[in-house]
Amino acid sequence: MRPTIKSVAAVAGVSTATVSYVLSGRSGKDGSRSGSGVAPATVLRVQEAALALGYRPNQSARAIRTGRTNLLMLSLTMISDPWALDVSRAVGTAAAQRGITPMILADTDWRVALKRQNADVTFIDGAEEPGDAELLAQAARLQRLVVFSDTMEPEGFDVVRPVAGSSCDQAVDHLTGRHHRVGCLISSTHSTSTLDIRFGAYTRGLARAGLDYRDDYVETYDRDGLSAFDAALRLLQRADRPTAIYATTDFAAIAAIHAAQRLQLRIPGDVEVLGIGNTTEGERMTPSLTTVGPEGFFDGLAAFLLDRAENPDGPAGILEFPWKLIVRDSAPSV
Amino acid sequence: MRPTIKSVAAVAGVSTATVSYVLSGRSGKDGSRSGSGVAPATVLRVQEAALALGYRPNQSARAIRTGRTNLLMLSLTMISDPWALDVSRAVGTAAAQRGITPMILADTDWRVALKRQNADVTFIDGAEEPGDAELLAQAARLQRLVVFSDTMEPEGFDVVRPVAGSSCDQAVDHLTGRHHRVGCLISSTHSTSTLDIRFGAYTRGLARAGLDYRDDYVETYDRDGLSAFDAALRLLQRADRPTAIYATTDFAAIAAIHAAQRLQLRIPGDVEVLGIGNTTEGERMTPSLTTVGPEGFFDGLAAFLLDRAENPDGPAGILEFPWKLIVRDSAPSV
DNA sequence: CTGTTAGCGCATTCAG
DNA sequence: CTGAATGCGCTAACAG
Repeated sequence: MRPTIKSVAAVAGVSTATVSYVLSGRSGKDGSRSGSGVAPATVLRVQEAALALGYRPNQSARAIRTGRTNLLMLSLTMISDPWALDVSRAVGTAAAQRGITPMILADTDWRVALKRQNADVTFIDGAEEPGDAELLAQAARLQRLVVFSDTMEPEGFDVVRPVAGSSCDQAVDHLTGRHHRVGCLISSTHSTSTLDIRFGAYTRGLARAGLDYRDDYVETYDRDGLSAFDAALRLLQRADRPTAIYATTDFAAIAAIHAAQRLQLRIPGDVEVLGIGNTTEGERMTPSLTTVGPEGFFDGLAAFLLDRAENPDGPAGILEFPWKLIVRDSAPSV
Repeated sequence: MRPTIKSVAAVAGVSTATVSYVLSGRSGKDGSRSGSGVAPATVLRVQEAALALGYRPNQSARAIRTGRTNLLMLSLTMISDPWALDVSRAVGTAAAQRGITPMILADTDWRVALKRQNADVTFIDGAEEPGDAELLAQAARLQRLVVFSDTMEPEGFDVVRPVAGSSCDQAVDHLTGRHHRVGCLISSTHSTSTLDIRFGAYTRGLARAGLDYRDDYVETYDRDGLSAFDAALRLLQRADRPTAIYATTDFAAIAAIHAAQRLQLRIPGDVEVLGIGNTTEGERMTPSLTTVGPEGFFDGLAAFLLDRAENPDGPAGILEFPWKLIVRDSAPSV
């Protein structure tokens, strides 16, 4: 049988209340709050008893009393995406110091995350469908929610969103400036509104540069890791292959670079590649990835999530990150 | 205020017990177990009340009563490793149908997973240090544990392990058969005992082939994704670069292929590459990866974990998977 | 056959 | 330092 606070109390010869005080640290000389203060000898006896029995507080029981689980849930639709990895890493680092454990719900519809509501705060990456807002608003009445979305407004839940500004347009101009054959990789899972920001910049940019829009220069990829690679291969194996590729995520851009290298094409000599998201993998790969995105985003997001986890009752807000074009080696300036 | 079973009962005009019966499905005509059976009209009223209030059962309260959380925890030391992604995907698929939610504890020491024991079963990938067994055995008294380990024996916790046999030796022979310059990529985080199986095969294989062991043909990589890429670059940028690379994980082998392609080397023409783990990413990439590993491992592991989650009280056992050499395009047969 | 009462499980925390 | 109440849902035993 698993040891409970009661067995510890019995062994130490004290009440369960005392055990609770000792084990949750409200025992020391400073005795934060009124009234507490357990004799050092008792503290020792309790600690020994707990150790001897191998006692661990039952998290469920604790949660039922305190209303806090010290869990932070990340619902990430594609865990192999470097963007998701960055989120995970940043949150993991920030949470470690605060006694909060981040858990990842991977590759699942976020709707299931809403049912299983046992985290102090839940982060949802990418909900854009029209009907989603209502679902989220309803779920937000029962749990703290932070939603990454290009288009939504807070409704009980917090919203984290990019401020694209003209960054995507600049990015496309960056490519059309020296290239007439500019291909595009778009995600099949992004909603139309997200695509409006990312893909719309592509079509508008072509028009601005006086280039024709060509269906066959646009390839679609989906969640699957190899799907983006294959999409890029299709683009690059054409006789009149694009000499520049605009990808709507860093993930796809990185896959495109690998695909190009597999075909023995040089980056940026033979093909230039540009992504969106400013992930660390893109920053640190060789060649480094030219991208559109915010700076300091992941740490900022992590801090925001931890704040929400610790103050679950504050008002819902918006966390905005301005995007800009970040020029690196895969599509350099000159 | 969050709706509880009590508020639902009040709205529906019944007792909390009835609500519980209805919502946990013990209401229908079959009424598994004695006594139960709620009138259809009542069922409807309760369901409507629950819906109207947006009621969700409190998972903590439920867990405290039933002793089950319906959570399955995966402690994965490197989430970007395709091996970990395969584990996650397989478990996610298998768990979805059974009302169990898999959660990932990423990039953390598994010791923290043991403290936060709120899952029906916890999977730990890679614990090999001598002192670990004792820690795990102790933790296993409080929670169901499944440990992936080359070397450990069950001690209250289950063990999942490969049976390497001569597969790694065959793999090295496969390379030394046509190559005199065979490099090696080894993980800095694997324990010495794991390395004995994987790395020992390399040194023994060189000896068998009459080749000298060279320090400078062995490069080390660590957890970091780019680290393996850089290690491979170092190997491949030598004047007398290896013409074959034996990597101790698929992860490193894939990075090596990317590194080679970046240097415009052909796989397998200029460099042959071989990994360990038999991941789906290796299988499906271009060129497909020659590797050492089990077949059907991930689904087998997933089934094993779900079984443990559902029968937490069974005896601890061993799940073994025989490894074999799987020849594909990155290091073909002829 | 239908529904209720009452107690349980664990840790927390206020009032003494 | 302790007694006792508290939070939420489950379920055995019982009553209509």
